[in-house]
Amino acid sequence: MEAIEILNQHKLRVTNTRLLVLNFLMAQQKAFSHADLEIQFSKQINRVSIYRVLYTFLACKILCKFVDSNARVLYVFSAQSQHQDEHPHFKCNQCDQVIHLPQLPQDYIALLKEHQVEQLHLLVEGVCKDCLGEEKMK
Amino acid sequence: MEAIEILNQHKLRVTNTRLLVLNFLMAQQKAFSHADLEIQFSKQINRVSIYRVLYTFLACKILCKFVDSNARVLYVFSAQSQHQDEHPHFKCNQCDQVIHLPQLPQDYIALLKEHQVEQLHLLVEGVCKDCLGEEKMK
DNA sequence: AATTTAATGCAACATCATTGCAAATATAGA
DNA sequence: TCTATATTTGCAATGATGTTGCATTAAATT
Repeated sequence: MEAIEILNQHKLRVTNTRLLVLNFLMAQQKAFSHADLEIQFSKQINRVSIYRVLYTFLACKILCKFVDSNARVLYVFSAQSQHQDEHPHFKCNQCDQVIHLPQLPQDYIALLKEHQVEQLHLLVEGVCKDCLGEEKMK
Repeated sequence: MEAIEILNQHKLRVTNTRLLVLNFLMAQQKAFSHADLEIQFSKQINRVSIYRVLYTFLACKILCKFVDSNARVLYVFSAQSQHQDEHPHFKCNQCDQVIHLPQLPQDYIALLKEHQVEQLHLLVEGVCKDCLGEEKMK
């Protein structure tokens, strides 16, 4: 799907800023921080606008947001409506690729049955299949 | 165990600053951000010193550090050496109590077998047993 | 008590995030 | 296609958060 279609689908105005950011994020399965995007678009978009575009996309669930182990907030495109709620992510430490993971098994959550679970944030970091493959090639 | 013993055990100098912070954190099973502690000790300890005390305690594993869903870095006392490595936490949204959880089951991690898992960060948020109990009392 | 070594406070700075407002731009309707 | 309206953007200012260097103070060792 095209970026412009996605904006229309969510009844968002089609602006240059939004197209730039969305096309960029759609082009790769990587997660970016605000700082990353700020550098990427330093000549074209104001920092504050980037914050606002991210905020808007997040509200529409065009993007997923998660926090890495260094408390960096990362944004990644999520082929929309596919991932409704908060879900686990795998992030490759080498290529920064992000993979959306299935929910945790119920029997683990059942361990917590005395408590009422509201949210569950899981981030797995490591080396992805592709990068492992490349290492073997060498 | 007393705060002073813990400091000795880790060959850390026993200073007023460290005793204040450690006693405070040991007295309750809650997680605090740097900002929380800064407010708590605003009259007694310099902000920078709080950063440095936290850094030192973390290196000794006297504290656990984790990041919540709002990218706030939280510190919680951990009866030491009990929790060697990174492990999941449950944080109560009502009383802020933090409970240290067991590691994830291997069969979930096995799901990721194509990838090489290096770190795994899990934070569960919800309402703890105690707070649920109190609600029923009303 | 004197010496050595480490910790603290302070000031300055760097980074990251938010807000209000005026100017620019996208959309809807004539 | 032009105009009116509502939204988005850029800019400036501010606030929050985190880091560093250095002089001073305090803890441990002898």
